[in-house]
Amino acid sequence: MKQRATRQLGALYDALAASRDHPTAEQLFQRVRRVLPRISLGTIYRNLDKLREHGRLRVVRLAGGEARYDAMTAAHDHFVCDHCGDVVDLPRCGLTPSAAALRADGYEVHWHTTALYGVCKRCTSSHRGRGAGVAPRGRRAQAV
Amino acid sequence: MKQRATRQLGALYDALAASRDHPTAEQLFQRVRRVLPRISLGTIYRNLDKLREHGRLRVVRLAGGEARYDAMTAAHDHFVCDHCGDVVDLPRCGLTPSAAALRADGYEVHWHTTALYGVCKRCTSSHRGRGAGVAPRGRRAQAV
DNA sequence: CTTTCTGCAAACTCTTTGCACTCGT
DNA sequence: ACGAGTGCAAAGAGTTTGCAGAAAG
Repeated sequence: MKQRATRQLGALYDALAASRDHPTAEQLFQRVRRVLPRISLGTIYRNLDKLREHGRLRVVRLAGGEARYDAMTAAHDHFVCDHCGDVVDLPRCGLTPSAAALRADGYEVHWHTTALYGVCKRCTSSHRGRGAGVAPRGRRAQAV
Repeated sequence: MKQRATRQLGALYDALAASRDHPTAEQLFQRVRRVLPRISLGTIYRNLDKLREHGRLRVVRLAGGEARYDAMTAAHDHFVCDHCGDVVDLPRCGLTPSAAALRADGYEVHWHTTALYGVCKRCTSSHRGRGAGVAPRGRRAQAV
């Protein structure tokens, strides 16, 4: 009934907190593996879910098939590169959206986030004409 | 090399345009099936991808494992119910995000969208205490 | 006729889960 | 010791793809 402090959970949170790149479960798996070589991917997922339930991380599902994980810090927004899939943190955009109207209508609004989409600096420069440059990451499913 | 106007593509777009509920691929499959009973799910996915490439729809990947599709109309934002998973269209929020700063820094910003998360009206009313009410849809992976 | 598209089924990717065992507390 | 957590491997969703035949232009 009670949450235990296992090495696996600790190492996972450490890896996430040390990341600035919104890693996928697989990427976290590889990083935690360097500390705990016998950890399994199933455990990564189970512990990510626990951290989420406890509000210690946010699941970022901006584009592509995989979920990305973001250690919960201050509210912020995201820029997503349509070309390479990279996600960049942005300071929280100003102005609160029309939550007031929704609340008046019987909705509970807990939080919100904005995502900007486009082409990042790195891809813009290596994107001359048509050439390869940075390989597109999430070929399908451009998302909101 | 050229896009053909097949019955399947037409029926799919019609079904999407007639939808107001951000259907999943599976839901669109069921709806198109009523018109073309022999259509396959693979064709649904292939044609959704074509419509996306042509800018005729937007992929909405707000929460849960499945992509949802949104016929491209005016810019708008979304409210997502954490409880039942429903997605409601909102008028575009008034906030102009910090796109200017990004552009100045060498990024191309093509578009943006805001998602609000919370509990919808329907779930709020049938959510007294603990009881069943509306069943949660996407049990895992709350997303941005 | 030529080329793209379709239906089908198998393959793939990402994520979840059952089970027997391990390890925090 | 008790029970939550783990590794492993198999199962599940959701999505993609190869192929032979169908159909649009």
